[in-house]
Amino acid sequence: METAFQPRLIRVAVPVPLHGGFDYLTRNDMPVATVGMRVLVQFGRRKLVGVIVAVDVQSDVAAKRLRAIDAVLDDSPVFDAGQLRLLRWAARYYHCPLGEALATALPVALRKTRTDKAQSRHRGWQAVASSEAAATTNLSRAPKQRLLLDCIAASGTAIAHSSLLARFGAVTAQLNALEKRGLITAVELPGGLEQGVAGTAPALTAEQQAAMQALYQAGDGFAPALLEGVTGSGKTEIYFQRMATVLASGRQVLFLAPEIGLTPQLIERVRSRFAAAIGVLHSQRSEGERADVWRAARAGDADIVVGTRSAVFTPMPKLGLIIVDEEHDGSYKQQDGFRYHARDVALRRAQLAAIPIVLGSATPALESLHNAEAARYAHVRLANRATGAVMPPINVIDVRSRPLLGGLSEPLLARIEPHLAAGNQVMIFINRRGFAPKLICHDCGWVAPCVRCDAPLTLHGGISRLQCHHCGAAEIAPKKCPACSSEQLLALGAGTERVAGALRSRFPQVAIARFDRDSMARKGRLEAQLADVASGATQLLVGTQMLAKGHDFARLTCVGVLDVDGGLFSADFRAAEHMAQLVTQVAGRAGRAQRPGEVWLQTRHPEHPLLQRLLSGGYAGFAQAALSERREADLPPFGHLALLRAEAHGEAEPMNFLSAAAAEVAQDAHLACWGPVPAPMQRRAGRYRAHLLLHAMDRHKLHPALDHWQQVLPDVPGASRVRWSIDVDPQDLL
DNA sequence: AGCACGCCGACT
DNA sequence: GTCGGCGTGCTC
Repeated sequence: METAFQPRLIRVAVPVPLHGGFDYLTRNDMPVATVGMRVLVQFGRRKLVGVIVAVDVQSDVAAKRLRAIDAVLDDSPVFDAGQLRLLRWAARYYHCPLGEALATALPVALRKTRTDKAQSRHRGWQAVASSEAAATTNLSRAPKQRLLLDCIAASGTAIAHSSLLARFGAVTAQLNALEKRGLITAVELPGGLEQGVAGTAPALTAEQQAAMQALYQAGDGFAPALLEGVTGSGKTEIYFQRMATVLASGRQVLFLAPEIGLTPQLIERVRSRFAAAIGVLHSQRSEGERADVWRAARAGDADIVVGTRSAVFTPMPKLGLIIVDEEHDGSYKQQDGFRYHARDVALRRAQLAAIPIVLGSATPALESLHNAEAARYAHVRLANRATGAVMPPINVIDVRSRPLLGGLSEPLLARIEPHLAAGNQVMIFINRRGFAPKLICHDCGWVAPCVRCDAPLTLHGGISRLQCHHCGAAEIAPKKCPACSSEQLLALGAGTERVAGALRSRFPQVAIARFDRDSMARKGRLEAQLADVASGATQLLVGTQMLAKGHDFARLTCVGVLDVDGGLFSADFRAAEHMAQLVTQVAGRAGRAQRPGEVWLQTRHPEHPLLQRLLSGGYAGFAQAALSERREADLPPFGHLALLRAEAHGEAEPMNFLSAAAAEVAQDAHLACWGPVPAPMQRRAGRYRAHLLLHAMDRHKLHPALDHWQQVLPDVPGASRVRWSIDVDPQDLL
């Protein structure tokens, strides 16, 4: 019966772009290896960290070719059975090798060779329950100790020393004094977590109460709900009250937010509301901290995990609820490697775990609206702002045959003026950074091109420098036209820099701040500029999309959007949806109860039907019109797409490769190849690019064809010279 | 993806 | 004579 010393066959998923697992032997001088643990293996000539996906397998590989693993890196699995099931599904759905998907899901610190260290701990404080000292000690002459004690006692649990430091400043002496008095005791907390403090829930409006009712009616099993609430309608409060009931039952909550929406304000709101252990996962955190949060969540010590896209894979054994805030946001889609959509993975996760999920947005993705209309999701609406303010009216300015001053029309400038004169704030959006998108020769029409991309260079620093927004190349702008030697070189069009300059000369007495990637290069600059906006020192804001969400500007009463036409005539069928979402989101920034706002859009196509629907019917009206266009064209969410991208150094190679790929698609009336076509910008960073769209009305028809591609494409002639990838449910078609 | 092996041009 | 170009083949 003794089999414990027999080497066992295990299947390991390694992070390489190859499908299928690789089989290894365990060694009897090592701890027991089970599914979900990481192992170090020799793979070819290098050592890799892989994850055990099966044990005691039957191997097709000849016994003499099997190698033994080098080490078992964990003493408990990094992925539990539920996580592995979710990731197996995601790897298959997105056609990514399982090993790569698992590696992407893991915090970077755990992808490395180093053995998993023990959960780190840090210092925290807990109130001593019902101590006699608490009743007898008079702290009236030690107000800071009183404050700290009340805060710790109110939490009902332990609070991290570091979070008390962050909230109250220097507190170490007072905490030590409280400990000496026997009122609090020091405890060790799991690393990476913060302890929140119980806060009070504000009273709900009637509309919010109805929304809560609808969420509860959806039940505690798998129950997706789309919470469609205009900006300021109090979506966060709905999330919080739903979270409270789940936390009270001892279960964990996963809260996803877009990178730009996961602001310090949001984290502080969570922290000052729930007396719970909170793990925060966003890009600013160190890899060590992220691994700490992962371990704490896996151990069940984290009650709430708040994070961006990749946090959807955090192991949470007692998960009871998922929130996806701003569910329409494009940053939920990973754009390289394992191209998953975190909202869709979250839905699958909720389904596998049989728990509720709330997707929230003021401007839901058309996919989500469609699912809500088809009754796959409960559709919960908040139509009114909790503050009672009304949504500002949206108006257009027809700029055809009007002179533009730095991108701004005279009617728009005239609209801005009274708001500034009244001491209010005005925000101007333009989707281009830099001074101007082109440098053109007035005499011969030459346009300064990027040598590595099929795109003009953008002017920066007035007309002094040229920069490519696609490959990053930069050069000094010429003084004379290289083609005809003319000195009549003109900046064509306008970017944030030029708009800000034009506003500065028109309103010289007004303080203007520019918000774009260039002006935010220095760390802390964004915070400093936002503080000036909050204090009212800055009256005029010019910026790109980065201004659109996450921040409240109390005195903002007027918003101008300079370039909506790009959204109406793009090669990407989602461009109009993104434009409508941006316009609606920025409109939500303008106006408060006492200061009604207004929104002005500059356009050369005021009669465009989608724009008209947005103006007359708001986002909901726009969505109806856009959805019927999508239905007509068999586009998502009615038809389903997968994109095969290819790029290579030679011009013909991507198209040849994709033609061969198209020829591999089985004849099927329900499956169509759209393309191949060269990318709208064919050459980028010196590589030629082309696309092939695979279309099916039934999403299940797509996957056999994609599986087939995965098998045969590596062997089509010339494939080795082409870099290619499959993107299921592509978000950006350019 | 790495990383090796494998055959053809300009350098100590 | 070698160093090194990247073509192609493999990884349990």
